Amino acid sequence: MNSGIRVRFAPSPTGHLHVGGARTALFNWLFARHHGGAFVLRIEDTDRSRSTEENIASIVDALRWLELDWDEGPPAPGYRQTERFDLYREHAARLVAAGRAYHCDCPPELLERERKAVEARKETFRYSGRCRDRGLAAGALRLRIPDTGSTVVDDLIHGPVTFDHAQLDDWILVRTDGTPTYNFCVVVDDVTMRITHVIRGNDHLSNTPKQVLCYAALGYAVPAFAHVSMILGADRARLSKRHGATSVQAYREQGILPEAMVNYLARLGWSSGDQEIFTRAELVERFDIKDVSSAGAVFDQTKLEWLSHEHIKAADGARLAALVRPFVEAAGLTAPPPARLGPMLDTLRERARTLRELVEVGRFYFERPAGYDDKARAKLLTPAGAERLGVLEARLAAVEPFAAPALEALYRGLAESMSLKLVDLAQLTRLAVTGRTASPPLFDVLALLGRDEVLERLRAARAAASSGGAPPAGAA
RNA sequence: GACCCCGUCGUCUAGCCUGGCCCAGGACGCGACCCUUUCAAGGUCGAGAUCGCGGGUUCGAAUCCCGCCGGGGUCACCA
Repeated sequence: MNSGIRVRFAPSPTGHLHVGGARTALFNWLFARHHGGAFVLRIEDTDRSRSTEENIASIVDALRWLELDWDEGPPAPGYRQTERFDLYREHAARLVAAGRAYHCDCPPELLERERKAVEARKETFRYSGRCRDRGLAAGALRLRIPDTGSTVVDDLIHGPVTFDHAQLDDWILVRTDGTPTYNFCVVVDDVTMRITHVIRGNDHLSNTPKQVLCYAALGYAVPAFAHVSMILGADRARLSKRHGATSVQAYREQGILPEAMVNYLARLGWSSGDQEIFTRAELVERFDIKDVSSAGAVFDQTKLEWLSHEHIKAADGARLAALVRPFVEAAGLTAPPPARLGPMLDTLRERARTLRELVEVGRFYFERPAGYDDKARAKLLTPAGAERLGVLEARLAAVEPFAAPALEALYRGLAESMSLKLVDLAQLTRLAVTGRTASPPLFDVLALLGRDEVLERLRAARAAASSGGAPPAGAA
């Protein structure tokens, strides 16, 4: 557990945890766990106006839901940028003392004018360097960038990426008001937290040479970088709200299993042979940053749901019961105790892709049918149907034991003696008991519901049939 | 606009470094059939990619080289 490898996830708490952020966090976590390193959580809250406590809580909550545990970070102190200003100030002073940074008093209006002029000529804006050698003692602080040469970012995913210094300019480290800028904070934080591998979104690749030059100016070793591609919407543009749900929280509310979310996010842009379904342990074992794709990936809700389905099918019964309970309650229903809920879920799991669907498809376990499927009611809840229900009630009242095999034998025998097909009696019963034409295997459902409840529902259906198929009286 | 990244079935991807096993493999989705008390699940089969485009190198290129096109990202005293 002490490989010396240290990675971090550094979200800014300006909103909920986005799936792109979650994937970045996951890759960092997997990298740390695979190599026996440390995973650090740091909150980039220098933007006080947009950072809120609620957002921090929400991000922490989402990470916990995904079970991406951190070895260092909140609630311990010192992992928020707003708590680290002394560090930034100290490093800024060091750069000034070493002559690697200088103060600049160019008024924003001047800079803006220069920028406009340059844009008019369709060129890239670079700070003129007007204050470079003026030896000012106050004002914004800029990093002195070499005029010539280039910086190579050796990216673990993209390979070496070269940036010409002529493209870079003397960027601002500290603003006139004394507050440090994002790029400077990141460098100082990463060095002081002894981060060895910076795994982050592709959108930071262009800023990396600036940061690398800052490490060098500070005399620190440069960490390894890995820039993960972005998650895209169906139109191949960066995934955003207009594409639909983007926050991890939203998927949680949909009833996607956390392990499915983790599995999906990992497979989005990473692969290991032809394997699609991974447990958390397999992911940790197989993960290699070199297998992460450099191309952007379109988020596919359908495949996420398929994976959720697979994980629901494979989930431990007790765990699944615990996960689904809140969803049963959210639907205004009451779940039976674990001993009964477990077997019910076993009949439901291969029929639902999400926890929400699990409740929907098994609704009849938690309440009596509030009505009957229209078409089926017209077809089955007829005078003839009522008669058959009467026969079924009588036989069901006496069958022993009230278990699936005995029930099936009863139905098969009855169908034969009435010269009907099994399906005729089964669908009638299914409609009476669940209100629908589709359900888990009927005899399992009957056994799980219990004799009294089944007889009650058959009687209600018979009453509905006699009265022309109206909804059952006194339904749930 | 400049710079940087990316470009294999609709989607996620394998293969690309170390050319031939690839007239391109797997998965999701889609279609058909089988199984079946319903719905699912499961099984089998199938449609679906001239490997962004154009040149070149080579006996041979998805794989190597050059050019182009398309998409995305970054260019702030925002993060």
